[in-house]
This record gives sequence, structure tokens and C-alpha cells, in this order.
Amino acid sequence: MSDKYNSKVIEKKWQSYWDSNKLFESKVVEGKKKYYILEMFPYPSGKIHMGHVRNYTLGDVIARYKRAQGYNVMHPMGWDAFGLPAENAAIENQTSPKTWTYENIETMKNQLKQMGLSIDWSREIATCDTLYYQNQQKLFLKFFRKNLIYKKESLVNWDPVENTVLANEQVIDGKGWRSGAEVEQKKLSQWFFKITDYADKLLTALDEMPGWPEKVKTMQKNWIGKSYGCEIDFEISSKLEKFNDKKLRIFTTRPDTIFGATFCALSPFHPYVDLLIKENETLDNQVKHLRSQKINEESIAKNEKIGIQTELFIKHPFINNKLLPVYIANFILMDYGSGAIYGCPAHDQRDLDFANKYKLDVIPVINPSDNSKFDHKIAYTGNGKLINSEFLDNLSIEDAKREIIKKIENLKLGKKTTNFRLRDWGISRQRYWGCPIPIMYREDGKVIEVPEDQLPLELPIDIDLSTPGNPLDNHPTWKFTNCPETGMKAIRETDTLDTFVDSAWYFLRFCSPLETNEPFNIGEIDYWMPVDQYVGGVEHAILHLLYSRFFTKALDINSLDEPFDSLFTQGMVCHNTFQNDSKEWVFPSDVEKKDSKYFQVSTGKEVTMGEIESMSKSKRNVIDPESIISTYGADSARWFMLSDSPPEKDINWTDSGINGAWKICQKIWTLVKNNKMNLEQTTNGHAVTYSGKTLNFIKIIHQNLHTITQSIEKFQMNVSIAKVFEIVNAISKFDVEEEKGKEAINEAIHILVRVIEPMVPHLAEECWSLIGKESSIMSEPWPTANINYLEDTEVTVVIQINGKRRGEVVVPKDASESEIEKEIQNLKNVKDALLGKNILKSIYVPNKILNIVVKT
RNA sequence: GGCCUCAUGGCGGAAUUGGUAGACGCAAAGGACUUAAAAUCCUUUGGGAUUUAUUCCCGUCCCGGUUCGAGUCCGGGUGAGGCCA
Repeated sequence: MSDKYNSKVIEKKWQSYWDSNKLFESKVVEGKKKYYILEMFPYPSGKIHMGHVRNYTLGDVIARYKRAQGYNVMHPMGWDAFGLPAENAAIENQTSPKTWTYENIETMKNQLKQMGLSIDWSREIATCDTLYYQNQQKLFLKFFRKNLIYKKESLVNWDPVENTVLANEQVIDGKGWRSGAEVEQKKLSQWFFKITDYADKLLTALDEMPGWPEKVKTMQKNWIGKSYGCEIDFEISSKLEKFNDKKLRIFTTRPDTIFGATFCALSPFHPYVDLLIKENETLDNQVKHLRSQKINEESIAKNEKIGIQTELFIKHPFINNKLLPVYIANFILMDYGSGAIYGCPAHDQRDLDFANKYKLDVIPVINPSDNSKFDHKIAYTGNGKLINSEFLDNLSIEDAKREIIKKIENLKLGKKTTNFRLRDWGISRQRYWGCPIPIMYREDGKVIEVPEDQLPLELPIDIDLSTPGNPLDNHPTWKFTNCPETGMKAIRETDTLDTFVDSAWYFLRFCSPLETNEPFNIGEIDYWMPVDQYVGGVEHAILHLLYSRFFTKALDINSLDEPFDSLFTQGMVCHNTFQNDSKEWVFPSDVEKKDSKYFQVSTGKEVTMGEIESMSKSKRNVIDPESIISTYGADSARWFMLSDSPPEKDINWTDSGINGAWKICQKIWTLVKNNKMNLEQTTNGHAVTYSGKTLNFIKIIHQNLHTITQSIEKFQMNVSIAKVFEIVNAISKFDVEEEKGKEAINEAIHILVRVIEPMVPHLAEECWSLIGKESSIMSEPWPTANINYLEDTEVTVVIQINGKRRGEVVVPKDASESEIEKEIQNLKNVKDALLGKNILKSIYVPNKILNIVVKT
């Protein structure tokens, strides 16, 4: 036997052992408690990156740990395989999206296998598998029949040069990423999921999800954005005849400030704006400018507020003859409320900025509780009493809201409403590489479902990706079909589904991945769902998780309400970015540092170091884990990923320290090997009573075992690793002086090898067989720390004087205060500090601290 | 701009949730072994003072507060990061 641990040979050996014995395959076992551990499945981009290594190592630690705890563990893996990058890669590499995707899956699967992950590959799915999207089409029809899907006009990013719709990430500084053309907002008829029907359910359920991080729940709550307010229909006053019999509906969450209203603002996309343009052509250009601006909340908050005054005025409902001017303004969202607001500048910063710019009146209607003066620069949004508001005067904000809404409802001017920020989920994508939508448009204008027995509606293979536009629409024959009932001509829907649809139910499919007749087998779902632990990047905190929750609720599967019982969001793996002078991104592996400057190795030219950002293929700041795994082995890579940083935190990648991971693997292996003699001579597992140094030693082992278990439960793998180090250090320092020392070291080594298995499984298996075990270490249950060793019979009590540490005493556990006080007599420091002082009182926390409060 | 999170040695980070701050690792320095190097092992490592000790002072971004006691709780600030279809 060689005297060095050969990771290459050993890792291969155990991987094939696990494979051939099918140790990770999972089946329903009635009566056995199940554990469904899932990590977010990857997009098959080509190779795995460090983010994957981190994500899947974390999940694997949990999977292996739970197996050791006796759970029936399901740990599946699949591929989020549809999406735009495949189309771009296909054009670049003269291949098809399908070929490119499946080749990538093959490569990445091999890489994941090399990591020694305990994945049940018999459940593998790819969302681009025909069987998968066939079932997704069935789900689409199911939702369609439940009236959860509808079509409406909606804005898209339109590239006028490429004649194509762009995804948000393809719009860079308002220009098309490939063409560089100014992107336009174009209206297109598109499919939507009615997720807003579930807004309230999605919101309230969050309060009963203790396994989710507060951070994510807050993000989802804000995203759904429930608010109470009031809709008010204002009468319009205008010279324009068109508007004579029209009213303007506005939405406000602050109806209490209605007496402070001094103007009204419409979204540039409000239907009245189109009417106004017809009356006044010069408005057209001005509005176009407003419409071309980004309309997300961030830019609305930051952009300069711009308004165009119209010929409209609205009548204030409670002040006779008061008219408010109506503006078209760039800070009003059409999707929120009614697309129109009234502005109360005194109590809304945005409105105040606007009013100051256009010299509009500012009327304070809330008197601040601290009576501070209003300075016309900062809007007052705090609490206070109503002023300048006639019948609302002297009421609190809450009372005023209630009062005014009552009044508005009585006068039939409007009503109290609940409003959500959440919008319906647009699922149409004008792309090829996605799930085809099983809908056709008959020549008489009717919208027809593709009958279930005609599914799958497959993607054509012979497509032309190089022509601009939607490839399915461009295809010579694919879209032409006939209505299955009438035989009338029909045209297929050529949009495909958003890939978020694919990932909104894959966790259900994993329960019965081979089911051919239906999307999932209810019996299997009853057993496996919900997912007990979901692990993934925090970047999916909102969309993916919300969509998955929506699907689970909308599918009405027995008692299943929420898909993910516990959620853990791991931090991102970041790295510096490098750019050469032609602004091209350079791989860090191609960069070397000389005299605090950076140079590209392949060209010798200087490069500039940019921001530290999350590793992404587009910025090339990726580190390929392959070289680390081939140099140091999967176990070292796994150990290194887990050590040092808490998993929820972002890390800035550096490989200094990977050597340390390699060293500890070597050390553990050597330790086990050198102790073989001791191990063979012991009784192995029989209860032994320890004393003296041996007892202290075994206590350290059990105390660390206890912490290791606890910190795995809390996802603090970095702490578990630190405690493994302490066990290793304790074992290597321990001198076997007496016969029972051998027993103790035997016990310690058994514990050590068992607890490292979730982190470094190959090494653990190898050590396990090294100490003479015949079967896999995975059949060995997780060790429990012996309570007798966790509690010390003697404790150190710290003595403080006025809160400052002045000494410590070692006393029997649970010693009384008077016993401690006796001990103090031997402490010179404490006695000196007490000399000539009056003891006012003392606080004694048993087994921890005695604080004596004194006065001179 | 709104919402959220975070801030501890040269570095990554611990701290039983209000009770000995700096566990464990990395890096660095010194030493042992070696012809030498690698590997391995041992020692030191928050800052400062001194009488070198069971010593003292300072120290968890800054200012203030609560408490016998604050890295931990509260108020205000500064800085960094995340999210905004």
C-alpha cells in the first residue's frame, strides 16, 4: 500500500461502487419517513462552474446526512434545458439547439458525477425532453380550462433592425445587444397566467412558512405589494367635446390627503392619452419620448420627473369650483392602480418634486406630530393630525382615511379597493427553443386547444435561426394545420412558453419522472411532496419561487399547498472581472499579475481589473472547477467549498487555501492508517468507562460531535468543518498511555470517519474500509453524542467586578454562590480589586459568571 | 429613490442568542528533521504598557442609550452589498 492518499484512484473506485450498487436510487417505502432534498437544477450552459459546486455540495451534505439519520432520501437532478442561449450558441457553432443542449448535458452530468454527489440519476429529466414538455402542454390546457390563462396586449422590447422581440437582458442601455438599434416598446398580443387571482393566497401563506428565510419572505411580500386604497372617479372639465361625458378614475393609497391635491397625472400609456393625441398632434412626439423611457420602478424613482400639461382638468369633489390640471407624467405606471393619480405634493416626495418643477400649489394637510414646520423641499410622510381639510380636520391619518372613504362611497364617487403590485405573468416568448403552446387560431377567428391526444406538439427540427424574427413563425409549414373538429384551416400559436414555466413544476415531475400518461402520479406526490429542503441561489428568491408556489396552489393536488417546506438560499461565488483595451472580457485563468499590474497571458497585453461580480459566462469571470478537481480531487474541492465561509454569504473566489483542504484529507487518511494497530486490538464498540486524560479526550470528541450535528442542521457547514479539525487535532495530540486509551481512540476514529462522510464521501468510504469494514459507510447510522460527555463535572466561572473580567475559578458544576465566594478568597486580583470598596450587589449566573458591583 | 441585508485581527470567519471576544482555518515569522528542498512536526501571531504576571489599559465601523454586564438589544449616522418583472 502506498503511504499517500491517491484521490484519483480512490474517488473513481467508490463512485463506481456506489453506481453499481445503486445506493442513491430512491423508491417509495410506505411507513418510512421520507426526505426530499432538492437543489435548483442547472441550465446546461456547457460546463459546471463554482456556483454549481457550492450549491450541489451543500445539498449533498444534507442528503447524505439525512440518509445517515435513517430517512428515505430522494435527491434528484435535472436540466433547465430550454432557453435563448441555446439558439445563440447554435448560430455561432453551426449546430442545432437540441444537439448543443444534449451535448452540454452529457458533459455536465459527467462533471457532477466526478464530484461524488449522491444523486438518484434514474430520475433525471431535461425540460426539453419531449415527454417533459408534452406533459407541460397538458398542464397548460388544464390551466386554460380553469380560466387561469388569457391573452392580452402587452408591451415588448422590439428591435426594429432584427425584427424581433428582445428579452430584458438583451437590451443594453436602451439598445439591442446585437443590432445596436434603439429598442422600441411595441404592443403585442400575448399569453398570461392569472397569478393575480392567487395574490392574496400567496401572500398570507408566507406567514406560515417558518422554514423560509425572512429575507426571501419579505422580498415576496414586497413583490406582491398588497395595499389598501381608494378608487375615485373625477369629473372632467375640458373644452374638448370628447371628454364631456367621461370621468377619470384615479387610485390612491392616501385618500386622506384629498384636500391637499393640486394636480393629476396620467401614465403615458393611459387610454386617454391616445384620445388626447388625436386632438392634438403635437402631443404625439412629446408622449413618444415619455413612452420610450424605461418604466421600471428604479428608473421612475431616479429619473427626472417630466410632465406634459393637457387641456384637461378634473373637478375637486369636495371643493366647489376647484379645478386640478391633468398632466401626462413619466412616473406613473399603467400597470399599477388605474394608471392615474392625484398629486398631493406636501406629503409625497415625488409629487413635491413635480410640483416645484411646474410651479404647482403645495397645500399641507397633515400637521406633523412634532409640530415641525414644512419646508417645501422635503415632503412630510409621517404621522400627524389633519388640517386644511374641512370635515377631516383634527382626525388622525387612519381615521381620516376611514372617514373619507365612507364619504366617497356614500356619494357614489368611488370605493375602497385592495390593490396589488403583483402583475399577471406573461408567458409568451417569440422564440424557438421552448415549449410550444398547444393552441391554434381557426380561420373563423376562434381560439382552439390542440386536443390532448395530439400531444406532444413537437418542435420542428428543420429550422432557420439565422433569419430575423420568430423561427417557428418563419418555418414554411409548421404553423399550418386544421381544426380537429371542423377541419377548417387553422394557424398554430408560434410563441413558446417562458422557461420559468418549465421550472415551476419540475419538482413535482421528479416524483414520477417516467410517468407517460399524466404530468405526475398522485400517489408518488402524496409520498414525496413537499420538498423538505430546497437549496438554491438567492437570485431566484422572487420569480421562480413565486411561480412554483402559484403552480402548486393552482394545480389543486390533494392537500399539497406549498411546494417547499424549507428553503436555503446560498450566496453567490464571485470573482474579479478583467477587460482588455478593446473592452473584451478576459478569463482570470488567462491573467497574471506583475508588479501590481495585470496582463493577459495569451497576448501579453495589459488588462484592467474590474468589479468583483458573481461568476457569469458572459463576463468570463469564471473559474473552471475541473482543474481543481483533477489536481486535488473532488473531496478536497468539496471540503474547500464548505470550509471558512458561511453558506448564505457571497464569497469572493480565491484558491489560496485549497492546499489546506488537500492537507487535511491526507492527514485524516494517515491518522486512520497509523491507528490501525490500535483499532485491531480493541473490543470495538463495547461500553467502556474512561477516566483522567482519556476521559477528557473522549469528552472533546463528543462535544465536537454534538456541535457538528447541530451546525449541519443549521446549515453552518463552515462550523462543522472547524469542529472536524478540532477532532483531528485532538486525536493526533492524544497519547495512548493506558489500555483504555486504545478504546478511546478507536471510538474517536469511528466518529471522525462517520461524520466526515457527508463532506468528503470518498475519503470516508476509504477510511471505513481501512478500519476493516466490509460494507459502505452509508449503512452506518449517524453517531449520537453521549450526554454524559457533554456536561462537565467542573465548570469555569468568570469573576467580574463592575462588568470587567478580573479572574476565574474552577468549581464543581452547579456550585452555589457562596461556594464561589469562598474560592474568590484565593484570587489575589479579585481581592485587590475589592479592597476598600463597598459591595452593592452581585449577580450570579450559575456555571457562567459572577459579577460583583462595587462602589468606592 | 424605495425595500432589504451586512460591518469582528494581515485574510476567511467563530462566539451556546445579553454572560471569558477572536474558536477553527489561511497567511506570516521562528525552530526541529534533511546535504538541500518538498512534505511533516513544534512554537508565536488584535494593539499598547510594564514590575513578564493568575498583571494593567484599549479594542467587534462612528456617536448616543438601555443593562450589573452589549459584538449581540434600542435610536441616530457612515460605508458596502442585494432586489426593483
